Amino acid sequence: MQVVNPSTTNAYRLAYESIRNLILSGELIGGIKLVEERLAEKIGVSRTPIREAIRHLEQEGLIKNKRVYKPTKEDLIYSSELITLIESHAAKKAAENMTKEKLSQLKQILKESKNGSIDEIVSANKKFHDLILAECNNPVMLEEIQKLNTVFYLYRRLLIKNKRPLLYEEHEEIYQAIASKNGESASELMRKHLEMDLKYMLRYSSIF
Amino acid sequence: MQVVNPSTTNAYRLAYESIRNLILSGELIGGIKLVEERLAEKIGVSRTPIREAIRHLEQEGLIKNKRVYKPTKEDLIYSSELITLIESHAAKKAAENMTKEKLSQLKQILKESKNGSIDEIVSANKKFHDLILAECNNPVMLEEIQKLNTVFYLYRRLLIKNKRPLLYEEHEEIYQAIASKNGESASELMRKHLEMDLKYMLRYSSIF
DNA sequence: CCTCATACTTTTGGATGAATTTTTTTGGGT
DNA sequence: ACCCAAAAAAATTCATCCAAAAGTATGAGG
Repeated sequence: MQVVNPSTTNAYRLAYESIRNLILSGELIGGIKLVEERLAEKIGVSRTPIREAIRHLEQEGLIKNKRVYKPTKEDLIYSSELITLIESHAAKKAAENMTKEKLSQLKQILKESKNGSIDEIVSANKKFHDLILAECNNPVMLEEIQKLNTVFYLYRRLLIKNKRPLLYEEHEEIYQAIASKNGESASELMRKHLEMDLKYMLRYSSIF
Repeated sequence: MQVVNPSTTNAYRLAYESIRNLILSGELIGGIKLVEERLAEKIGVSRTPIREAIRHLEQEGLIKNKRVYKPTKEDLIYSSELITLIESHAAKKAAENMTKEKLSQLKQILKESKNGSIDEIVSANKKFHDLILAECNNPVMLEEIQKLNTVFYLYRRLLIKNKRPLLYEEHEEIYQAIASKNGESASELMRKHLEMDLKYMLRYSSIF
């Protein structure tokens, strides 16, 4: 039997994950040029797997033209629109189908997100959204959302760091709508919530 | 100045496009195993660019596990759901914002799709949807839709070949809703239309 | 006749060198 | 000082090579 162990040593996978981490951790900052040989040496593999990893990351949207992707304001707006479409669909589904167990989990997570360190709040908020998203029951959508979110990842932190107003309150409202099985309302609240997120993200990121 | 010519000789690009065409044209049928060396010889490049092309196609969803991707019934259902979400959004936008010129273009295309060869109808129908989709005004969504549609491509033809009932009539209704600026109705009609498409696609493809 | 072990073949993964392309530097001319 | 062209350096692309892994056939033992 073959156990699919994702951490199996494999130069391509190693390269892919390493470069990805370097970008997401902020070590490789947006706009910087990626040189195959440099990376190959750093990661300790040859150029071949690096190239394959770069092609993959390019497709994933984290690299563009051999440079670390640096989204423009427009990019964020466009991605946000698709995220919103999917998440508000998920919120509706959640209101219609969420089990009692999941609902109480959601409430628990909401509580956790009320206070704690930045990392704890970021993590709880992510869980909140992920739990709702899971109600899509659609792996294709989930994969797509995950990809879209990798680009957003660095910007999401900004919201917590800058204490974006009403973040908790909006989550609370969404939870209430889902708990009371009001699909239309949940969907609409989620849409507004994500639109606010975007608005504040653009405001907090001084780059634009 | 640099003119980006997509047909620039470039082994990787050549490999990518060649393999993609082989799959979409049906020459490489779903499930078949892709052997790097075989392809390399056929296309006339070495294995390295083939490998990169395969990674790309894998990401694009046309290849999985070194085999030409063969969607299951579930895969089609899941993809269709996301396509539906985006296209009904587009239909709403179209109803709200479409210019007079675009509207008359849409009408023209509708007329063209009424009769002609299979290829002509397939092409006109694609144009109909594309014109509506363009009203998203969102490159991220458009790119995503395009990717989702590559997988659907082979199945779409089935609808025309088997003369799926009411196809023209539904397009007509959608056009009417858009022309009369009724966003909700356009969106809803599009959703139902695509659900019918899926239903017939599953029925016509004997594989499932 | 089936089963499993072993040898053989095919295919993949990764490294590397050579050719080509792109980018940067340098230096002459205005 | 600025612009452009030529030269130099750097990086990318691709082919080829070898080792490891996967897959397949063969045949001995039950």
